[in-house]
Amino acid sequence: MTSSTPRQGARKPVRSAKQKRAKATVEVIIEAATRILSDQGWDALNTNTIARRAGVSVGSLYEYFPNKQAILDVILDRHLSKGDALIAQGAKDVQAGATTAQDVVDLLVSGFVRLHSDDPKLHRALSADVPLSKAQHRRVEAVRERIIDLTAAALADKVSAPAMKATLLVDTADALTHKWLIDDVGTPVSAETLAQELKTMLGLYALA
Amino acid sequence: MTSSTPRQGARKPVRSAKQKRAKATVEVIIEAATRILSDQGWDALNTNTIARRAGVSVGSLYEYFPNKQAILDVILDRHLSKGDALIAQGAKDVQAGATTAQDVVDLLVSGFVRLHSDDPKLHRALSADVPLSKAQHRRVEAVRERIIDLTAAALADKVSAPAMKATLLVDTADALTHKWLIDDVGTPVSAETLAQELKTMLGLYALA
Amino acid sequence: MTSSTPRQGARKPVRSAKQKRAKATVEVIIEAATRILSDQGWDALNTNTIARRAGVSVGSLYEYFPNKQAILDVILDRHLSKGDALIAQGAKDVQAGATTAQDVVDLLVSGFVRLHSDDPKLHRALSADVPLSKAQHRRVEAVRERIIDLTAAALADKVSAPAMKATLLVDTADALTHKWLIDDVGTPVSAETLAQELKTMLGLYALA
Amino acid sequence: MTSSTPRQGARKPVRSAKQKRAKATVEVIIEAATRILSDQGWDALNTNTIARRAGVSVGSLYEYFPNKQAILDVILDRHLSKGDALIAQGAKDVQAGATTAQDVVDLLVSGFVRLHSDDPKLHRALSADVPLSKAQHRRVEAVRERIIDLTAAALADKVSAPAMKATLLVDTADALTHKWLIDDVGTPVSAETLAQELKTMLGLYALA
DNA sequence: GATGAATGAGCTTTCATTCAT
DNA sequence: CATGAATGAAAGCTCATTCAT
Repeated sequence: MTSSTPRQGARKPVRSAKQKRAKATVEVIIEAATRILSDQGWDALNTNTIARRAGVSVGSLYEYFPNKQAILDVILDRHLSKGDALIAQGAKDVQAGATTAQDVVDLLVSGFVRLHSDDPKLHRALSADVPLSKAQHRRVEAVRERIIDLTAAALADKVSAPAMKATLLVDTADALTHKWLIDDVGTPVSAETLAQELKTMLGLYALA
Repeated sequence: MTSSTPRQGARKPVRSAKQKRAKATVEVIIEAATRILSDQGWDALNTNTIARRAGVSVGSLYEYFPNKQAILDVILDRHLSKGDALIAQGAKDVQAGATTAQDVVDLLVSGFVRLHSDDPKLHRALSADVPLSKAQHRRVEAVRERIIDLTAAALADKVSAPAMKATLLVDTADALTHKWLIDDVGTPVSAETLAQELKTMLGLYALA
Repeated sequence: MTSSTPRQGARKPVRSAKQKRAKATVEVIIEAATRILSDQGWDALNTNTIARRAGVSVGSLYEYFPNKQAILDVILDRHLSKGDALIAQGAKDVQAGATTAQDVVDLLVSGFVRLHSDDPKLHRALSADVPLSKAQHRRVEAVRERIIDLTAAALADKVSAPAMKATLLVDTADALTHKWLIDDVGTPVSAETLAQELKTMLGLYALA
Repeated sequence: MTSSTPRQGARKPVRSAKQKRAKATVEVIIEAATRILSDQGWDALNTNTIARRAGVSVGSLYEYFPNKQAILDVILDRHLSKGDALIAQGAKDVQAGATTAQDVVDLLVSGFVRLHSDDPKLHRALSADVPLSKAQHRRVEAVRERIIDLTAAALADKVSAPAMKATLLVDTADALTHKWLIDDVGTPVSAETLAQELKTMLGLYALA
């Protein structure tokens, strides 16, 4: 009996195999969409192209996503959760070793540099090409606010008016690292030097 | 009817009359497109709608613009030249009365506040909705660089490393005023207060 | 002046020529849709087919109709207005020469026979194939009620309980003539004989 | 394990067990489709939805039905056999107690009222939404003719021209009860009153 | 047999652009 | 030149059906 009962044991694997296949399909669709987005931009992103590039049929795409927007939602979600991970890490780093306001600023800037260094082409497409929906804007905004709050908390016992300062610090760090690393603007010096300068500027302000 | 001198004598006035009419048509099209863009956004901007709102036919529209993109080019150009005008004015103001680096910073921030306060809905559409072409990005970039150069010049005899400082000052002033005035992010305090704070931050940095 | 001013005079014809062309296009689309509906049924009726059969592009179709349903609306409208015309004629005939309730019944049945004899294939498609919208059902219902009201009025001074009798008379006359002329049911005798019998039945009832 | 008689002895029970399961699956599919049809209408009826609601896979559905239409065939068949059952019962009732033509008429009308009162939502979907095939129309027609024949037989020794009268009586009873109970037309009085009036009208005619 | 992921033809609709008038 | 009717490629999405597991 024991050696010849493939049924009980086999049934679950079948289901999980199917689930694996389904998950793989979802994955391949998202990857295709992500690649198209970062390689060719928003205008080239349509359901037929995604399906073709993913090697599946449009029907399959709509099996897993209710509409085109939903694919973008997932891409954005993943993108933002990378940001979240960086925030969590940053918060830990701050707790572990930030003794001065300058330390907090340094970690903040470094965090944004790292964030914007990862997959910059996708980042550009997402922030310049794609027309985000209201809900998506809110999601992006929520992440921003979370970073500001954490920064304010980290500065609370170190500076005056931590909430306002956190707002400027975060918005500036985000905007400038984004500009230098994502937009391909011509900068007189290297991005690293600029980041250093940025730390200086924000450090001065934090302590003011 | 002076049938003897139809060419030389008649044509110029005719042409300029025609040119006047042509210019008026171009104008009316641009205005219609601009209004649609700022009222209803990029998605609502299509050539038929533009023509209808402008009170001309699509055929006429294509008489004056080779394609849809060309209309957008003009809108962007005008938008950017407003920036240019503000710059020119700012340069004058600086020459006239900026004795300290803080003065330059104050004028810079005030300039960007003014820039972003004018027709913010159009500004938002142009910077968030509309997918700019490479060439258009370059044009935006050129304006940025011009501002940076002028700022650097204004700071030249007042601070150290004026070029680098100008880059950070301009990018920060632009990014933050844009964020507060154009994107509707939730800010803890008023935009005016933030602008004041921004001047403080940038002033500190300029003098560092 | 009078003999050589083609402009003033010519401009209107141009516009009306265009309007004529537009109207012709609308007409050709409706005719194509109607023919498809009566020849091949609702399932074969799609916008591409309609456009092809009409000899126009889908784009033109959507120039004149906001969506597929709107085409059907027009077809139904025209169909119903034929019914309305028949009603108007019937009301006149009744006023002119119906002295007895049997006269009213005879005119009623004859009217429905005529109504259902005209373009029976379209009639069949419209009443069997096409899934009518709520609004369309209401329109059909409104025509029914108008006929009932007119019949009740015609019977008012001739029979007892004219409203109720009108309801039965109209619904019966409609249903049976429809069944015999539109649905291709096998009837033991000719439709004409059946109509005669129907008049007998309804006449008996009207006078009861 | 009786290895010597695997065929004859074992197979029959197995097959009938299988048949039982198969029948249950067919049943569950039909029920699901019927419920969807009467609850959400023809437009909501698609094979995937049916399978999901039935708790089986689409694959299984296609194991038991060659195509979507076949499911509808069964639903229609069952619907019609309810009509047949009512007819059989009616025929018995007529034999048992119909002594006059009016009795026959009364039973006929009551039968149609009962027929149309049972699951009117399904009835409506089947008669208004679903596009019946030619074959299905023929089946409906066959039932109609059977009722007419039975009615004619019941009237044979009571009235003149029983065949023709049966045609009008049946078609009228069907059409009017359908209209009042299935279509939601605005009627001046209750369906019961109308049914009574209908009996009066048909009784008059039957005896004419 | 049962499963349900995968398929893809086909549908409705949009809109930048053309061209006969 | 002006007009606006006409075009048709292309997009998003559905669903009856198939087939690998």
